[in-house]
Amino acid sequence: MTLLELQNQLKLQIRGAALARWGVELEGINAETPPRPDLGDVAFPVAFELARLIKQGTGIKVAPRAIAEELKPALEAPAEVSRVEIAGAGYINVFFDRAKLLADFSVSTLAPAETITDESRPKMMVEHTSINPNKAAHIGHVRNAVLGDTFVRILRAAGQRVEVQNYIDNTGVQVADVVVGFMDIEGMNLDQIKAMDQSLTGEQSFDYYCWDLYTRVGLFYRDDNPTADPNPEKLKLRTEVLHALEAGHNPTAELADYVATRNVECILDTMDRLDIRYDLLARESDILGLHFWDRAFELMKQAGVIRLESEGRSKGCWVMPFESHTGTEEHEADKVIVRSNGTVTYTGKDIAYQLWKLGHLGLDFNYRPFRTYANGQIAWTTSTVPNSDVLPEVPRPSFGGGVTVYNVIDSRQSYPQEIVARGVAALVPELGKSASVHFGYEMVALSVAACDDLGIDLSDDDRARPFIEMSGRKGLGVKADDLIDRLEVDARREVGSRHPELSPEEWQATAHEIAVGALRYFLLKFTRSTVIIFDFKEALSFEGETGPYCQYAAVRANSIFRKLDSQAPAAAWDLIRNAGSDEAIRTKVADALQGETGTEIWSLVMLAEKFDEVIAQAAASAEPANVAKYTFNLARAFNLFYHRHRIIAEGDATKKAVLVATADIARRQLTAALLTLGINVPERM
RNA sequence: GGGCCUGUAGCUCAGUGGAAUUAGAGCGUCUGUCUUCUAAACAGAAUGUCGCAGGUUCGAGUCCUGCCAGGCUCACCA
Repeated sequence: MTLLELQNQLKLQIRGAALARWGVELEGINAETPPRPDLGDVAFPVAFELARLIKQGTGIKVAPRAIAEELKPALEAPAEVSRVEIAGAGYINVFFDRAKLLADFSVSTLAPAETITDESRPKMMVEHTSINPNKAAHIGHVRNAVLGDTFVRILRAAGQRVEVQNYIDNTGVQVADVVVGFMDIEGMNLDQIKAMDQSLTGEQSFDYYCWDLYTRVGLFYRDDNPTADPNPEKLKLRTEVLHALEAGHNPTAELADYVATRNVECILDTMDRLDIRYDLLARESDILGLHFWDRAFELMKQAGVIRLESEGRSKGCWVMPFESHTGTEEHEADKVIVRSNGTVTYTGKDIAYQLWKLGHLGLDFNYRPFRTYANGQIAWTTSTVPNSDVLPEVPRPSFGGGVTVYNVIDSRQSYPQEIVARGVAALVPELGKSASVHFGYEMVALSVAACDDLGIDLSDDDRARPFIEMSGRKGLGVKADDLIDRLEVDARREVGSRHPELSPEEWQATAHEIAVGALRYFLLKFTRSTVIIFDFKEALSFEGETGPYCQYAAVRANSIFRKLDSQAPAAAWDLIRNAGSDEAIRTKVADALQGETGTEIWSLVMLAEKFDEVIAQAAASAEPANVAKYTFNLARAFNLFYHRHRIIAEGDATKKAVLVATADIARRQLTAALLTLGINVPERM
């Protein structure tokens, strides 16, 4: 029996008792952890709520304490419960049979988070990263990818089947701008770009080249004056490129496709460094090429979701009524979906794509493999070329048709996301708005100090602001690969001085794990609604509340088991399990878990066993920071345990068995928690 | 002006309506702990008008209302 199962059983007991005794149907029952472990293992404040419900139902006033007393027998029933105490005004504190439960935990080992592929299971869909493929990724993009990837891991740990998508906007303005840069600033054709790409060394990759070029394009439009308005003549170049991209099958589109694809490859390389991988790259050019929008347009017209305006400021446009902004009557807030010139807006395309994700468009993409990762996983890409033309066709999973779609997009996009969700809900009422979830989060910004550090000039106005927004257009940002490189250099220096016996390859591998741990944890410890004001000192730290701190705790735990006699762990668990049948052993195990010291050891076991519950809650609330905080607390509790108890040297066999079992549970759960955050535990550090 | 979000220690942040004397971490500051299973660690000290004012109830940092301060957003751009 796991802790979660036991808690659910206790809740069932309470629900049953409340129904039998007072005829009250309890909805959700809250289980709490008492403020101190000596007060009990789990507490239920349910008597207070029952008092209110009983009064509502019957008018009779019953004291919470009396209710708690009446619930007590039901909670004492399970074999895992040793006793129940009523405390304070009506708290029900439950104490577990620690010896029995510890034995149970040995068999309830956490199932490894396997990827579920059973196609009959409902599918969750998570779209994240979705970086415009015209430049290198910066730290803000990494927050998106790490949040999305971690949420995917959380859903999988919670037993869900998940498909991961990365949307590639390869026909938008941003790609067009870089194409303008190549053609009109650099004067390059496709062959010259390819040659340049080939000549790039490890120092500068294609996405870095584009990063710089992109900022030059911004200046080029403004005739090299950063504060001036763009020159309309030069903006025409962008418009021409955009038209060429939309039309397809021309040299400009071919050039743009090369540029976008190379940037996608670079960005995927960056994300792969952080153990972030994708099932499908959905490309905008294929959404256009396969006429997804035309189908969606028909559906929307048929359903009466949009209407053609015959007068007013939106005359000639197809709009979707959207009445949430009722502040001023002069501007109705209807959202234009099709412009008066007949072209579709971004929102319109997004509705079509969202319909496909939910399996309600009635059209599908074609697919081909894009890359194979080192672990054998294949990232597919959408295509306009029929699958049957790609012979022999590789077996592929079925894409799309999600039950719930999570779009990981920063909260600046919450307005358009709301419109997409409403549009889809209006078209397919049986789905409802809950099928489309905007997984929003605040941006990563730069502090004034960080800008100084990066050598960025700021205006006095900017200096007065609480933070500086990053901007790809202005080249303002911390590039992801730069930061990872810097973390790896720092970690490698540290590992090198601590473990001179290791080989350079081992240094590098360990430094890499530590760098990933530091970066991922740094981005995950903040809740989604917090703006991260990027600070080099904090991001580069390996001490305190950091990923490496958590990794270190697991490394220390593993080191105990490396040095322990090889038979010891199995022997320890045998002894703990025998406590079930042998009364003498049982008493000794129970003793080891009693008193101040025993309770402290037991509290680590309890915390470790809460992992399932934390995962369930993080999946329901879509808040990866919960798992990060939990992981840190577990690591902290383990470090304290490690400091207080000498496990290998422990002389008493029973005590030693309890310590070994506790350390085993802690390291197993800590490793699982870290893995859910996408952080691996190195051999040594 | 409308919508969404934020305001908790010197700094950066956690905190599902719950505790009988104490609102928590990390960083920073001060003081201790390596001949030990790894000191990337552990222990202790100092630091708080939980933005302000009302309300709801057995109980409010948490819920409601109003106010103050800050951020994002509200195109036929993408």
